[in-house]
Amino acid sequence: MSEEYVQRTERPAMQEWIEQMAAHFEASEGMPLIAGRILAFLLICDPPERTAAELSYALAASTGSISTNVRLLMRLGVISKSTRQGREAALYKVEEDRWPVLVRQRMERVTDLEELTASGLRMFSGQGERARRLRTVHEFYKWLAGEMPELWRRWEREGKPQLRF
Amino acid sequence: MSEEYVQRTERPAMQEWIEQMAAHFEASEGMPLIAGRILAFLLICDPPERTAAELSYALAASTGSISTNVRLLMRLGVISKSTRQGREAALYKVEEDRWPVLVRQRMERVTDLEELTASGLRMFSGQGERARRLRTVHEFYKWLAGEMPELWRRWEREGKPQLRF
DNA sequence: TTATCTTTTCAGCGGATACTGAACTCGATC
DNA sequence: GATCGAGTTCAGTATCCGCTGAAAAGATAA
Repeated sequence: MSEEYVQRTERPAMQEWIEQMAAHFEASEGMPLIAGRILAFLLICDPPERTAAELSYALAASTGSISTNVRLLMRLGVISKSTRQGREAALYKVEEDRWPVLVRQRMERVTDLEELTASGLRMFSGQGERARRLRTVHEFYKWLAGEMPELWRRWEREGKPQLRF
Repeated sequence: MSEEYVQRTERPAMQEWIEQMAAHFEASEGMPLIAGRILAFLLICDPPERTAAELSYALAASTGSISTNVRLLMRLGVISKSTRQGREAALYKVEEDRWPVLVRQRMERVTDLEELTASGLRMFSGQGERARRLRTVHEFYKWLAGEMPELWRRWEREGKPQLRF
């Protein structure tokens, strides 16, 4: 734990950017602030691989928090750990290619409602006003859920940057 | 506050369905449980319009909670209030047609990250490893944000159930 | 084994927030 | 004006959860 650890987060602008990223993930994914900070930091730090102790120092977070949140992010698949022989600490780095998968999963959680509305229709409906409201909502989710596979196919085919030479 | 209020939520199956809906909105939108319950109940209750007192009774929630959450849902535009002359209480009903708008807004909040990653690229990058990771993520969000308008146009044109005669 | 460094676990603290219940405001009727 | 019901506000409570710090566990080298 010495000077070579790089100043806390280099420049204030970088700190601020990291805080904004973390705030976004907290608000929009319910992710703990520290997890968001780790993610943001690993996206832009140089060199790209960092030990838990370095993260702890750079982000001013306890070792316990780093441990917890690093495992959360690994479970999501968005960072990875590489171990080294000897006493050396493991290195973490961001797996930026996994990002689309995460967003995809997040979006598909929304369309989970398709099932619930379907079961509701089975239970309460038949026809009539009662079913009408529920069916309106259900048909939207059904449509949206149907669009998802194509959307992600397009990402694979067209969106995803191809290898360029 | 008498018997004609309809039993708390008619049948246990209905209660359970409402709880599942509420749980979904809590987990996936961060919505208070009571707000989710109101929304679910108004989707399937018969008759479709209810007073605050009726909601309070049917969902076993305090008048204060109903007041707070009904206003939250109105702000989102997903329920509406109709007032009546005299001492009669206002009636609330679900605006099921607004549902797609809500989901859309939710999804577009995700693509807000496009701006943040763009500003990050401007600050830290140029070229090099550092920028590479960030650019990968940025390009995904850029692509996704670009897909959204078409997606919702398709909903308007093809998905949305047309008037049928 | 002992020593050293890394990582996880966990009790406890602090902050945030959903919910209640009661007081209060507002409107309408008499 | 006085009264009554509907609706809002708010202080207080309970609960949840992120975070810390310290202790325990794990891993490697001497």
